[in-house]
Amino acid sequence: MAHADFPLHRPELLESLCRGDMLLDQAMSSDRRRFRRGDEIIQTGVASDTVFRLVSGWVARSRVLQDGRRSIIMMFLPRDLFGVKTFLLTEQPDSIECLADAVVLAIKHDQLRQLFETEPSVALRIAFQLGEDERRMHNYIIGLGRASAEERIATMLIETHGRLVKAGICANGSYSLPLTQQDIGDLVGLTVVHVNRVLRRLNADGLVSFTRGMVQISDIAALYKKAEPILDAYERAQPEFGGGDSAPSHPS
Amino acid sequence: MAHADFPLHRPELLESLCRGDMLLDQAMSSDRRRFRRGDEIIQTGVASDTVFRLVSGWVARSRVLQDGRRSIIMMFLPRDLFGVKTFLLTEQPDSIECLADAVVLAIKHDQLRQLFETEPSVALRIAFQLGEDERRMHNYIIGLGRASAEERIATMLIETHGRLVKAGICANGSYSLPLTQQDIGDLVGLTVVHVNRVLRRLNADGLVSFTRGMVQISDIAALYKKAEPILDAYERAQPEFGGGDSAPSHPS
DNA sequence: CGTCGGCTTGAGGGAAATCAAACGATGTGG
DNA sequence: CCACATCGTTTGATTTCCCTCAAGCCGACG
Repeated sequence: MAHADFPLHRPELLESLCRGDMLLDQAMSSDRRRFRRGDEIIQTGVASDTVFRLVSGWVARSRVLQDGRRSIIMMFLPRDLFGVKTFLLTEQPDSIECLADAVVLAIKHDQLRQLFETEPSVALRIAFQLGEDERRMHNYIIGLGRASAEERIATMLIETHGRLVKAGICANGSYSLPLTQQDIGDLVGLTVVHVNRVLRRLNADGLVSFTRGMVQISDIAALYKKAEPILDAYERAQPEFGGGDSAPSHPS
Repeated sequence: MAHADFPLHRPELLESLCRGDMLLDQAMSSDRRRFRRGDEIIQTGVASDTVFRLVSGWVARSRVLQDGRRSIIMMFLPRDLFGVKTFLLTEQPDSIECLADAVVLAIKHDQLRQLFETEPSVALRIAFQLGEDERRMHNYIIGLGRASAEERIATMLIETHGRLVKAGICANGSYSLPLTQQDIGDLVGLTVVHVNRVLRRLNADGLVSFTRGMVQISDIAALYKKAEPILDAYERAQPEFGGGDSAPSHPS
């Protein structure tokens, strides 16, 4: 794994971070599990003693209210750790749900605790994950609280793109996003109907096409412009417009 | 400080948690600072090497977008730690702002790191803070994404009440909330005008009165009922209706 | 071939935003 | 002490963004 996977954060920690990442991978490699769309990896209200790492597929933290309203709190992408919160909370307020067939690695709490007591770099890797999750959540809160439907969807598409590029999964502005429009609505706080209309409009305007779980960003500059007010400094610093094929350049 | 301050989380950690809390207090007690409404304790885009603990007053994490839209990401209440994220991120995406005159304790990164390398209980206390922040943010995301204006405001009032009761600052359903209605709007993702209307309606219906920075919950059961769908299991488990004056009873 | 889940589109309604203005407190300077 | 400015609250009128309801469509699958 390249150093570039953890960009822009306190550079003096980078080496340790990568080491922790690797050690964690090793320690988890023996417990590999598969899930299918719809599976609950961690259930609401049930205690869990396991921490996971996504290898491939799509997994999200979500909650369904009594009256059926559903909310996707955050998406996990390959290489992300999830379920770390189970360390502190006995009862999980929300569930971790599989949105598209996924492969994950798993490790038990006690084993993990042992590991990071002897290996500070593993603790750092976990702290880094928590920090990233937190940063992203701050952005979601701002988006949900203050952004229009169009801004939310544009932001979601740009943010996902950026994360996938970092993870080395996406190249030329096109990526697989195997969510239903309902899922997207639950993620950005809109109804399916409205998600569809916005998506359709973006498509008509030649910015993005989204069909059959595939996103194709045609005009990333224009899409980026819509998302920009909602992005934070870290997301602005790295829009590798189109991925590895051309030299990344900083906007603004 | 009582054990009851960290309720409901993995009980086997409680003792260590309290110890960490106390040690942290000791270590920070030498650097005490004051801020006034409007001060920026941590500025957007500026590196910080300090972690804070709120003693009294009101402090929030907030961000202002280029076009002036403002968003309050989360509120800190007395005893909370904040600025922990500066450990990992060099550049702060948002600012920590003082909303009502506050007293805080401060500690430098290197000193804190030293402390929790020798004292695991301090690391635990910090992890606990991060976990609590995260849990609360999940709830905000759900509220912002899926709740009506009334639900958001009711939830905010109930949540704040619950936290203040836990901190021992609030007794009989009445507490000081020295925010402007604009602040509240930025916190729950509404405009001032609409916040005012909802507040007014809740008041007319005899649920809450909010005047001059004082909240008086008159009908906590009814208010709770409005907030309930948005609360998580932890917040539901501890509505000490009205505090010490009457026997606390569980709703529903 | 029929059913089902997800997408698409239209029509209409409603919750919250926007625009606008008045009001009340608080503070400040003449 | 009063005139005046400022800041926050309150209320009304109007607009708009998004939701709700409803129905048709398409592709996947048994």
